[in-house]
Amino acid sequence: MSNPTRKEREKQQQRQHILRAAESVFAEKGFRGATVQQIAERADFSVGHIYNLFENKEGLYVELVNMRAAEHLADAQEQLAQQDDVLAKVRTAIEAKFDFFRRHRQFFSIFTHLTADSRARGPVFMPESCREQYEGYLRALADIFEEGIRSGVFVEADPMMLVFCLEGMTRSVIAHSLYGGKQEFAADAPALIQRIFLDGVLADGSR
Amino acid sequence: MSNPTRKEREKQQQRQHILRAAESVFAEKGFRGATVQQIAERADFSVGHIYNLFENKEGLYVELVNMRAAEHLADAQEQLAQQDDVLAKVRTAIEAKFDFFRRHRQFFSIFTHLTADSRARGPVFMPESCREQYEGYLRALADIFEEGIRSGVFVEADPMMLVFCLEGMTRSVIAHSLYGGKQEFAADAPALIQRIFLDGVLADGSR
Amino acid sequence: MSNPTRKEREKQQQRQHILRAAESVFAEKGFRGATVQQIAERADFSVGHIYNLFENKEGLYVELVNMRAAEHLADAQEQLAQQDDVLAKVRTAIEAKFDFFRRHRQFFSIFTHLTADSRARGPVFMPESCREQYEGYLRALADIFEEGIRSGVFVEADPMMLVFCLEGMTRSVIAHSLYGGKQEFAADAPALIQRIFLDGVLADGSR
Amino acid sequence: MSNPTRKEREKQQQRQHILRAAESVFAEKGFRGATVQQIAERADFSVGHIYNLFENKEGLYVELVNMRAAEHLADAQEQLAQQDDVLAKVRTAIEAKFDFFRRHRQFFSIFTHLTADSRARGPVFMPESCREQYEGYLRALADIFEEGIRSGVFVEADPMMLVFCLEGMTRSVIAHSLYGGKQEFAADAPALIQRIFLDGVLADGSR
DNA sequence: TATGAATGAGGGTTCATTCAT
DNA sequence: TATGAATGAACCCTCATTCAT
Repeated sequence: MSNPTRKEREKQQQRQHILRAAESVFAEKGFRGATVQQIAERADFSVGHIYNLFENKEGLYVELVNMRAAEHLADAQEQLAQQDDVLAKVRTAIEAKFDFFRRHRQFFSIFTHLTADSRARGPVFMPESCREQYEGYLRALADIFEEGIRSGVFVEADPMMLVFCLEGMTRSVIAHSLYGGKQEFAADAPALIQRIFLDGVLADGSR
Repeated sequence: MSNPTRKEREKQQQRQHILRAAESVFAEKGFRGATVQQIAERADFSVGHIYNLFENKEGLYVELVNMRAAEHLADAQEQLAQQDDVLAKVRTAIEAKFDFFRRHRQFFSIFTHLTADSRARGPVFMPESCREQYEGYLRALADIFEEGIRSGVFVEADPMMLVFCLEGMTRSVIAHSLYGGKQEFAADAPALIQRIFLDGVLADGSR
Repeated sequence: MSNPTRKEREKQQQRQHILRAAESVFAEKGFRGATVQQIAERADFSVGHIYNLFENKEGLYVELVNMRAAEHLADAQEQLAQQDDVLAKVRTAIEAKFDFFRRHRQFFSIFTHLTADSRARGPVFMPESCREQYEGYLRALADIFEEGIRSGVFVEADPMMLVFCLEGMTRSVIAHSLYGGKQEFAADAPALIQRIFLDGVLADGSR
Repeated sequence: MSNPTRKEREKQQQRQHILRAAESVFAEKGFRGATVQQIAERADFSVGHIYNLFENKEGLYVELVNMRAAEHLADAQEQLAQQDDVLAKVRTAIEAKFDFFRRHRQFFSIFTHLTADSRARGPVFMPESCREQYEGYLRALADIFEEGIRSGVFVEADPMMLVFCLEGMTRSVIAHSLYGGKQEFAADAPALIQRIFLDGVLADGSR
């Protein structure tokens, strides 16, 4: 009987369970507003057991953020790798982001606060490891734009600026899809963003 | 003798002074991270006096947010009113937003967290009165787009979606201008956003 | 009206009051066993106010220990300075110690645990500043013995060893006077210690 | 088949093993500072098993203290029984104490705190059973002094006072031998104590 | 028998808020 | 009016103890 493995596996499951509980509490209340007590209750464990499995509240938070960030970026990387065309890559990046937050709505709130300001230890702090991941992701996007500019697909502009524009658009639209709660997460939003971002809002006659 | 008036005026000046102190502390630490003590110190008043002039910490915060929101929206309304042309209005809205946050950098952090999620009482909560103002502003922008669409200047799309796209872009670019700290608040950023938003990122040859 | 002075004086009185309350609690329960809550209750203040006046539990403890140690050593130094004769100095040192702990019985328990083992952060830790004071005191005593040995008053021996012997005797006798609670702190104890320590326990006929 | 006996023997060995682990942890951290977890780790048993073999943390502590106290006193009694002469008995008592703590250095720290104050439930509490043993030992020493006084070997004095003096001297010197860590537990310390205690510190010419 | 996962009461500390001056 | 001393509820975290396996 693979006893140590079974124990270990169960422990990991509990950790995942608690991380999900924490995610929902952090999403609702933010890092400071969330209490370990609330997380414990939502996970249906005692406070003490949270501390058996995690260093402390901050460790729990950091692990959660890193996990989701890694997940998001792994998703994106994988899907981007399947595209050769620069345009297709941009479309894919947009789709991937919508996909991810469709699956992790609660994390969106955490993520938004996290990246609202990336200075150290502000209202919400971004773990260093997460910042690195996130900046890697932004740089990867910038590289795509740079290539596109060189090859004449995109207009001349600071590639990182284009990244910021695109990121801002998607984030804003996702936010309102999520909280507006109209139709279930506007299915056509990614397509709209692509259109706007690529072609602009001017009608053909106005150019 | 206009004594009560003088008293009242002085009181209002103190309130303004404290609101500015609170703004800088809230910007640095967030609502929960800021302490009334810190605000009092920065305003050079006693804690007790803060409570003489404001209901409580939350009241202070709500008033601050409402004040700046009103300011922002008044600015925008005024400038928009001076433009007839739909395109000029959009350009003006972009400029006005940059202008505003150039003058109120500290509020940007507060504002960003505030609008990250506009649900009730999240990590950072948006006062109801502020939400109304903000939504009024968004609707005003949407009206501009609607008019532009009707008159054939803009492509066919949900006007509110266009608003979200534009808002997201500006916010994201402002954030990175503010925190990136490269050149002093990239002067050409508004122009870039106008270009991208209006014309898209595709080079002419790619259309 | 010397307002700042009055405030300051009252604050110092409160600190003293709390230090005395802490002394009695620490004496009864030890550092770890004492709770800030208990100290607050005994001082008739709220827990919060303890933290207004002291850094934290440890700061309170350290300050208390340093204060009493300084007091003890100041007493001793002063009285020793008034004696020229080496023998008189030894007698004075003994008397001074008894005097001090007669006045500060509660501190005796703290002191004993403190000096039971002088290693770092053991069961009970001695603040660095206190250790320095205490070692200074021991060295002062050793100097007296050294002088006495040179001048032929005392037998040849490691002066510090003599200090340890004397200190041990007095501490032990004080402990039993204090806790035995027979007559009120055996008035003849110092005299007995002087006799034993100076002349030994052997009857004249036995030498 | 002596199965129950074998089981029982093994159980006793485990208890001894755990008691020794506990001794070292209690010596380092004190009763309150030591955790059952640390003891379990040092004993290489699980926490649960500690609770199978001992009532609880306090029971473990009490048993440890009683065991060592009994050992110490048994040693002393045995060695004292081999001496007829009153003086030899005193010398033997001193030697026995040094011997004991040379072999049980870790227990010295526990013992010192234990006897620092022998009132109920102080910082470190002395189990009732241990107090009885200890007081028996002190009374035995007092009896020796009483006999010596009657037979004219010792000066007239309260015998128990002499016991306290002697005990204090030895404890203090042992403490500094142990913690000072100069030469390995000053071999000549017992002889010095005998000399001082019996003859006093005055040089012959000074009497 | 032996384990260690799970619990929860309790301790140190912070901070919004009050109120006597 | 303006102060800041004083309060105590609430939070994070630890650890003795239990119990299912």
